[in-house]
Amino acid sequence: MSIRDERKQQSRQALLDAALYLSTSGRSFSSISLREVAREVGLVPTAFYRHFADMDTLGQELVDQVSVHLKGLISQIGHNYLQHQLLPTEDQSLTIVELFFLAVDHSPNQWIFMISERWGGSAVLRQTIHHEIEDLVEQLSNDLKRMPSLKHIQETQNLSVISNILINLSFTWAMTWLGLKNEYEGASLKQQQQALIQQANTQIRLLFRGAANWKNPTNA
Amino acid sequence: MSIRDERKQQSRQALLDAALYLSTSGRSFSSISLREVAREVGLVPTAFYRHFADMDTLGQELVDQVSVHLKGLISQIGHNYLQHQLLPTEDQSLTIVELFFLAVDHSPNQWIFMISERWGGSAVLRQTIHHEIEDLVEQLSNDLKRMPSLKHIQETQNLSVISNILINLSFTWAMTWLGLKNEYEGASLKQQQQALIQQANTQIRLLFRGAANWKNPTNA
DNA sequence: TGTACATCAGTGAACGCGCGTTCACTGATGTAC
DNA sequence: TGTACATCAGTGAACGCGCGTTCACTGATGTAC
Repeated sequence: MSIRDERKQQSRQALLDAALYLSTSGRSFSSISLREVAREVGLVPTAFYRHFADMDTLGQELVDQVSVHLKGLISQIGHNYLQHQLLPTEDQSLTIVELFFLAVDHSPNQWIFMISERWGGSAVLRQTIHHEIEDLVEQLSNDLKRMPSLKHIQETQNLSVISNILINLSFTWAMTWLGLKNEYEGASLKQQQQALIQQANTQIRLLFRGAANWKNPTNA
Repeated sequence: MSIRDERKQQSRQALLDAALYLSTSGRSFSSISLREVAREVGLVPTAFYRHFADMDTLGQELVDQVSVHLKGLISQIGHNYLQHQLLPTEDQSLTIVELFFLAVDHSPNQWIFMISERWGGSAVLRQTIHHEIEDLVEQLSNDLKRMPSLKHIQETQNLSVISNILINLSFTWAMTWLGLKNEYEGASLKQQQQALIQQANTQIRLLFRGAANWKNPTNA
């Protein structure tokens, strides 16, 4: 790539990064302005148009980048999950939930963006994110298929139901987790975090208990 | 109440209604303006200040009203649930999920507002909604306590874990349900709606299967 | 390698617009007597 | 009941501001020869 192209790419990425940062620092994508994004990068507003037609176009590209990032993180967690080759005992579930929160802390803005723009003010973003989440559910569903503890539920439909629950619950966990940092601090924060870890852990175990007894009802 | 007070209340409520309408018709609360709200009601912008100090203050009042409304709807559904006095069989679960979607269709804007502003662009609204959802989880938790099929899980903590899952999943169902109307129509819409009903139904059964086997593990 | 021209990311001035907020006002309703 | 004054929801003009977008431009980088 030529020097000029390289620099252009840098500016383009800087605009995307600035938009992600601005739209996840307490405000939303639809409430930040083209001028703010350019200003954050140190560019004149009109330079924005050298890279994107408008904010919606930038937004779609941002969803794409964030999606790739999150899919990578989730598949990594899923991979760890598989290594155990067991139905999660309490200990292993804790580890997985904690791994998840590590991933959330690693890229908080990506999680915030994806989750809060999912039902946010831009129709274009909602649509794009909707499809990415469908992808994500399918990806996780495929990972779950390889879990020996779920081998009695090989119907794709039922696996994606479980995957769907996990993705949706994990989004709530992520936002709750990040919200704790604003509401508590110090020892009190640690305590709240442990409570959330335990609650998420319980939810996972409840879910897998249901899955384990899916074709083997002991009740009803 | 005097004539003057009555008229003032009407204007005040009209402003709240207009804000709800505008912030759930494809946009978000933080992207609508004070002037738009006043214009929608047929008032001059400055008249707004006779009722609210600013849009955030109106937003908090709106969250309060919407919360009361949704709590009523959910408790009504919960009441229906209790009438059966049984662990939901497939048929009963279907009925409950369908009842839920009827409630969503009855007040779509209230659901959209609560769910999309939960992680939306206004910090004040996020905070207010957070507390209302905690209330809602506790309310549902109390309803669940009266369910005979869950009488073996009387620890408040575990019941609120189940209630928490139900509330969070139901929010996703509601938004997905309302989104279908924009993406499909006619017979295709009915088909997608049935698929969603069935999926939500499966998720509930999975969850209650897990709860039923909570102290009675057949696996792990 | 050097020169002459083309490309194009970024600049800076300018525009019209809707915004939140202020202020002095109007006139219907409420209150005191 | 009638009158004189007080209250206050709603009005309309005005303000300064940040917005998205246009346009002609500059000057560094790329390309052809």
